[in-house]
Amino acid sequence: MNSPAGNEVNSGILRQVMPFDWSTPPGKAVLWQRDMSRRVILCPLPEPQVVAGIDVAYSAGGTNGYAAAVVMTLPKLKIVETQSEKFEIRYPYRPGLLAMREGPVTAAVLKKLTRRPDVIIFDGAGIAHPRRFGIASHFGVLFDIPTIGCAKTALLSVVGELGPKRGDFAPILLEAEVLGAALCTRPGVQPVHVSPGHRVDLACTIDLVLATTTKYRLPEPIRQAHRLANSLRAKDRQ
DNA sequence: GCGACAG
DNA sequence: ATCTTGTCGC
Repeated sequence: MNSPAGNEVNSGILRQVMPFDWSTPPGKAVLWQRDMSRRVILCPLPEPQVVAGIDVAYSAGGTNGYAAAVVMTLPKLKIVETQSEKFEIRYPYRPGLLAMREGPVTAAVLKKLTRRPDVIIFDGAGIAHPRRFGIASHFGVLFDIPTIGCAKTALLSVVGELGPKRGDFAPILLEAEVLGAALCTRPGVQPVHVSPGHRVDLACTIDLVLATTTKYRLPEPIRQAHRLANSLRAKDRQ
C-alpha cells in the first residue's frame, strides 16, 4: 500500500536481526526483558532525516490488531510512505509486556517498509520501564535501529513538577537513574512520557518529540499512524 | 499485604 | 486498547 509498484513485500529495508518467539510465556518474557535490556545502547542520534511512527488499533473484543506505519521526512514532516498489517491478537495485555501483545503485527508491518527510517517512534515506553525494556527498546534491539518510546500515560511515575511551557519536562526515575521524561509538547495539555528505546539518548529523544510535534499533543508520526490504523479497522468492519 | 500498572 | 454520553470551547 503506497509503495511504488504497489506490491513489494519484504523489501528487506528493515531486517529483524535477532530471532524472538512471540509466544514466550509471561514469566519467561519478563526474564528475557531483564536480560536483553543490557543490549540497549544510549548514544546521540545523528540528525535524523526520516522518521517513522507505529501504532496498533484493535477490533471489538481485541480479536484482531491493525498496525500502521507512517514514514515522514524531517523537518517538513512530509509523508513519504505508509504501510499496514492485520493480525490476530493472541497475547493478553499485561503492564510491562505490551511488546508481547503488539509484537507480531508490529514486526510484520515494519518488514513491509521500503524506506528506511533513521529513527522509529513507538506508542509506549522505551527504557522508562520496570525492566528498562519497553516496546521501543524491544524493537530497537530486534531490528538494530534507533527507536524512542512516547506514551500518553505513565508506566513509571514522574518525579517533581513540570512547567507549563512547550519543552518543559520532569524526570522519570528508576533506582535514582533518569530514564525518561514527562514532556510538555503543547501548553494546556497533558504531557507525554518519553524515553529512549535504543541507539538514542534522552536529550535526542526530547528533541525528536519536539521536532515532530506541531499543533497536536502527540508526535505527527504516531498520530498519523493512529489515524490510519483506526480507518483500516473501520473499513474492515462493514 | 496493598496499590499501581504503556496499550 | 475498546466501550459509551454528554460537555466544554475554539
